[in-house]
Amino acid sequence: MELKPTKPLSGFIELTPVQQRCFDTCVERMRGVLNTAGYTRLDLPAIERAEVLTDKDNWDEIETQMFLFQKGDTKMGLRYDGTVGLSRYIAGHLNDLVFPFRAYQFARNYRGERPQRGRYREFYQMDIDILGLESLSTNYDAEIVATLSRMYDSISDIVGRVKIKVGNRRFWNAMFEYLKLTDEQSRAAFVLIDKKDKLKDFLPALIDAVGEKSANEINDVFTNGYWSFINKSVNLKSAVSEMDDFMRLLKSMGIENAEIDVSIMRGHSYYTGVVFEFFSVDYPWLPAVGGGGRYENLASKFSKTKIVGVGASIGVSRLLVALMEENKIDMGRFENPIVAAVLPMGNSSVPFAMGVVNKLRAKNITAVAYLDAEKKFKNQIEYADKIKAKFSLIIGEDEVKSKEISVKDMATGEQQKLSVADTVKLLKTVY
RNA sequence: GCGGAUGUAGCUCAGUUGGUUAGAGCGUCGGUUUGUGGUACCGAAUGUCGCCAGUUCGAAUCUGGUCAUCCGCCCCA
Repeated sequence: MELKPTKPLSGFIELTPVQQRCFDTCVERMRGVLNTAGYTRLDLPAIERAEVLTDKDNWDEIETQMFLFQKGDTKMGLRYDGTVGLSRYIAGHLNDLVFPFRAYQFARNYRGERPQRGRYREFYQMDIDILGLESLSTNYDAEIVATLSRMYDSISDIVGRVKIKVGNRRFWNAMFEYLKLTDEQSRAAFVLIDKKDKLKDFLPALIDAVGEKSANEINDVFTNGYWSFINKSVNLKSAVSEMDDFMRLLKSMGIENAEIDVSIMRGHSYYTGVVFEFFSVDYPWLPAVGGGGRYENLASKFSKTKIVGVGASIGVSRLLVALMEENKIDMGRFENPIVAAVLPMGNSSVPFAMGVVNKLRAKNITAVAYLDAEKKFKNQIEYADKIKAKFSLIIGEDEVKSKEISVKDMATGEQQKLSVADTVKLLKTVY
């Protein structure tokens, strides 16, 4: 009989037990930061109506980018980020929520693109958002970045440090308006600026798109700094001060690893103001490990109430899985936390052994029993060794009779006979 | 959708200019006397050499196709 494949589909992730514990540890710490910062967890559906996921009605075109399918007449798809579902949720629960509303989602997201290093088809994202009705101060932009930064800090001993690059869509909108670019030119310039770092011939391409005069002015932003444009127009002045205020606030919250980089644009078209990306300092080959920005109108298709938000997400899978695959994380600390392996020698010892296991667990001591009790003792102690148990509790006929357990310290090999109560006491004091 | 690379044991890979029964390490299982692991020694199992066709006396090896995986691009809503 032909065997079926054991590998998951390309772009899907499976972790080993030790990797999973590492992953869970990071997630737990980040959630701790969010809890302290007053965020509520939302767990939204993985599948949304296709019309919720996209405005385009070109089914074939978007099918290559998203996981889409159809049941009966309902077209649906797997979510590709947390923001779209959140907007729908907020719009549908306006009466149930208090604004400004802080929410986070830790969930799997799906993209139909070709997988490559650091890009998966199924991956975890930690999305955090602050939403307001009608308006939301840009002060929240800084707060969300600060929170995100603290989340990274909480796991920096595992994944290294990050730096933050901050851009602003308003700045460019004001810039394009000042340069009197057409919509088409603006879009072209937007894309080029977004890819600036990848392009060798940025300026020539830009000249091609918007003309020499405008191209040179745009390029001046990068050579002379965005500040030199502060007095060119009212909107430019406002955008530049917004960026400065933002940086000042970040500093006041102790965030020192952020810098303005106006070439940061981000792909999602729904951003309208500040945009930011987080990059790994220690592993610069990683793509952005998190990012986000402000969006003013994302929920407009769900509600007539204006919902304004600033949101961000951490690519948890990207951050962790890539590093684990490259062996950049010391996994020793995520080893199995089992304290006691209880080894009954023969089925006649099992009842007593089970009783011991129960007592240990009741005292919050992690214990497992090897219940193939008729197997050779060698197998049992090997098992205890493999799961890296701190102690083996050996229970044979003698021990059952005397009610004393042979307690073996697996690291030193030392062994002593103790009553059940003394065993509990020992394990309790050591761990 | 485009380009490059790679498909050999559960995993990582080696297989010389095509030449007998296809190899290693790790892992797994068994053993090195009966209630003691980590290191050591001995032994065992496991492969349609990705799939299909072609060239040849003979193909893991060469050719064509196909599929899959990885890397990069496009894209990133």
